[in-house]
Amino acid sequence: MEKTGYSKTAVKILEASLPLFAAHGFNGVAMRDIANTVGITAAALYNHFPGKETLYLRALEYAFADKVTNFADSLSAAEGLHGRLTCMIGFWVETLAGDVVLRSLLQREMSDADEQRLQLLLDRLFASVYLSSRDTLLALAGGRMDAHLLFFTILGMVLSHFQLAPIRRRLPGSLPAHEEVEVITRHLVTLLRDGVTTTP
Amino acid sequence: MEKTGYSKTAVKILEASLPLFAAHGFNGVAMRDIANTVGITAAALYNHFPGKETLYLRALEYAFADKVTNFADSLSAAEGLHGRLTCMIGFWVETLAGDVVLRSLLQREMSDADEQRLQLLLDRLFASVYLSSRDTLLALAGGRMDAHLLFFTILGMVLSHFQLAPIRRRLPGSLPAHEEVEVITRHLVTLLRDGVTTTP
DNA sequence: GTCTATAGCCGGATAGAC
DNA sequence: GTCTATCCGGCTATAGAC
Repeated sequence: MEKTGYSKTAVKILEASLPLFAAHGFNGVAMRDIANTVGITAAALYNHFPGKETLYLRALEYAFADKVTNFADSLSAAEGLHGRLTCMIGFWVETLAGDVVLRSLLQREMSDADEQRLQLLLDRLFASVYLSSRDTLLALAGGRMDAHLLFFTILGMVLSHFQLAPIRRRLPGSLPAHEEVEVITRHLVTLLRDGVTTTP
Repeated sequence: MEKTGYSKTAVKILEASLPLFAAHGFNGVAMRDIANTVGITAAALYNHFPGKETLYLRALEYAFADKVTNFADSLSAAEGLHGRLTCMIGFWVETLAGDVVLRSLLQREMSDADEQRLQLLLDRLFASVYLSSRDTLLALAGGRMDAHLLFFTILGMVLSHFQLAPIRRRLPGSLPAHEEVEVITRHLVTLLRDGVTTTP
């Protein structure tokens, strides 16, 4: 129930365009494709958005809206090393695992984003989560490790798991269990807690 | 000094196209762009490659050729937990840090690769490194952690560091030192060894 | 606000001279 | 093996009727 200021058709256009942009990228989607999905003609799109570039930017904004609600609260409520790590890992796993569109857009933007779109990602997703996590990470590992790098290492561990999944699946040792979010979360939390060492 | 079977011009075309494809993606590069970079016309490209799709595939093959020489030897020569982790992390850091083109292509392929191109990445880069690493990881952490997942977690930690760098740089706490490969390698090895815990 | 029609451009690919 | 010239299809965007 958000106040976006978009007309009903404009929202339909944004929601229709997002899976297309996610799957094929900006250059891989034609205005006709979006229009067909909505059920109108390409010309009608220009009544709602001035051009393709703007439509893409609005779609990105729309996709990344309201993704970080109450992360800060959950994190400050979590107790102990294990609880806080699980909270941080869990946030990213849940944000990324369920939403293929968000994940693909994010992945594409990491290759292609210009200054403006990077700023959008920062404002809508990364900045607030980073600021919430940083103090926790400093407290947990500040003595031994760089908290700034650590935040991105944690994010990267989760993100890359999804990115690399198509490659991982094709290598020996892959199991159906490796797709489950609980298994992945537990794997990452265990690694962050104690490292790989068999004998501590 | 490799035997590729390509004429001198064909090699020039491949080498000219790679930075373009890396920077702008398949759809973002015109045959005319490649031709201009080489210094010939677009029509002349078709004397060397039957079409754009094939040219892209050959360019990918070319980019990923000979990237894993003697990793297996280095790994088996490494001694101790620390030495082996450093070897594995170091391989990926070195492979990815120095080569922006390879990194961008890899990143784009992880979004867009079809069956054929995924197989190419597996054959040229991932399969052999994975097989060399797996036994080591099993021996190091087999009792506590899933070696299959662990391989991709390690790869992902390195890869995502470069991917996320544009975002990381814009957040408070970023330092010039965070760009240095030694700093990154040490950070990751420390984390993998012992986890984040301040008090072991 | 949507349609049809179309302008104007660009991209991949081909023909044929040299 | 490279060139010039060109075809043809697809793309964004606009004009104007309804």
